Amino acid sequence: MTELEKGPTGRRRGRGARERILLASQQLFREQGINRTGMNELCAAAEVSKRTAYQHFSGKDELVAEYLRWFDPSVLSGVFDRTDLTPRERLLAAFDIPATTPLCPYIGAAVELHDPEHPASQYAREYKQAVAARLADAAREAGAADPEQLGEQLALLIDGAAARTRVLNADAFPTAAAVAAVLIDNAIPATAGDDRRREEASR
Amino acid sequence: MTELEKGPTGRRRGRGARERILLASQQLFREQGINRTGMNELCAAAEVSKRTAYQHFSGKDELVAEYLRWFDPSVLSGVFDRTDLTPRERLLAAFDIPATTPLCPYIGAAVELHDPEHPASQYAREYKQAVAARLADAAREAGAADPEQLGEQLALLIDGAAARTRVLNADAFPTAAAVAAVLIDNAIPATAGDDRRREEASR
DNA sequence: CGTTATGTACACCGCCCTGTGTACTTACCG
DNA sequence: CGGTAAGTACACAGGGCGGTGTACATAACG
Repeated sequence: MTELEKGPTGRRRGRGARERILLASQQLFREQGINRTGMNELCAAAEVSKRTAYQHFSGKDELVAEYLRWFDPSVLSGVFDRTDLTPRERLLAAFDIPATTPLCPYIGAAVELHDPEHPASQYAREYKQAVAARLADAAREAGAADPEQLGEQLALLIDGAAARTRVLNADAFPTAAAVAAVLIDNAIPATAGDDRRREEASR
Repeated sequence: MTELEKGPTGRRRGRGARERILLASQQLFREQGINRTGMNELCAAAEVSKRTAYQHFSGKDELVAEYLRWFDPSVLSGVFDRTDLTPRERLLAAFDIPATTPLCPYIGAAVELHDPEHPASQYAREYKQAVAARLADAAREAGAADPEQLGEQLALLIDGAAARTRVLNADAFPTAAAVAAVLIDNAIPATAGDDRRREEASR
């Protein structure tokens, strides 16, 4: 709509039918869920003909998988590539994104599709493992005694906050961040020059 | 089938059409998800005519809500009413149930229905709050400094383990239990006569 | 006995869903 | 110019869904 200047009935010039589809997926899948969003509705929102959509994606299943692959960069790299933060701050920064980010579509997809073999479910699994691995990397960098364990624990906290936020309709990430702070302080042998304040569960 | 002795075409004598429906719901909703389980299939599994099902429940929505209400006792009271355990052990016992219990249908329902106003979603919310409250009770009994906070934190760990187990297809409750142990030891002023072993929660 | 409550069996409605078939239109590029 | 790639518009098939209507069968009770 913004800069795409379409001919009376002809194809859009703004270039990127595929992108508009994925963009609409992000919005609708989040707002309504995957199963409750039909292809008709989705194509209408993307301002794309249904025929075109099925030329870009073999079916809804593939579209869902691709839709998941699109969040990757914004969430994962956006947090971990901040060199301005100390390792400890970087670990805690993972609990600050939730307001911006759309409440973990990976869990939602895995639950809605309900098939561990579905491409999207497989990717969700890989993604979650990748996040845990990157958390473990940061934990190692921060000098944690058992980085893998801390990474897994922090990943669990993030997932718990996402799930609980969804069910309770109330932000659970502050609670998760408080727990994370305790875990981090307990796992790092007090060598860091960080501001380790001694409250056990500050919010 | 076991003891219900049905007439050739007549109604079952085993008494409890409603119960058979709810029982079949437990099985099918868990195995296939709510949205992917149709009423036809469900009634067939329950060995109940569709007409009867709609005389017991006004619709699928109500059935789903009632289905959630049926797990309550087994999960909630089964764990917290064990007087043979110390308060600390009782807090940790909440992380032992997962193999038996069906991986938190409350989260699944909230995600699948995707409508916070749906009766089942509302009940899921109430249930999650009730669990947190009972955890807080046990935490208070155990002498925690801030029981409400500890209860909320433990509840978050449980939800995180449930979600993560679902996505990764691997039991995440041990990890959650380890975190819980750290939190509990950190929150209780070391007055209890419990077996507080000094592993990672050193200080 | 007859009545009433409960249940079966099964066809059927209307709706929405994913996905395709057909015919037409436009931009681009050699 | 002509061809090709990309897209539109729209109908429609095929299937599953939630839910209902109809006619019949049985058990329990007075």
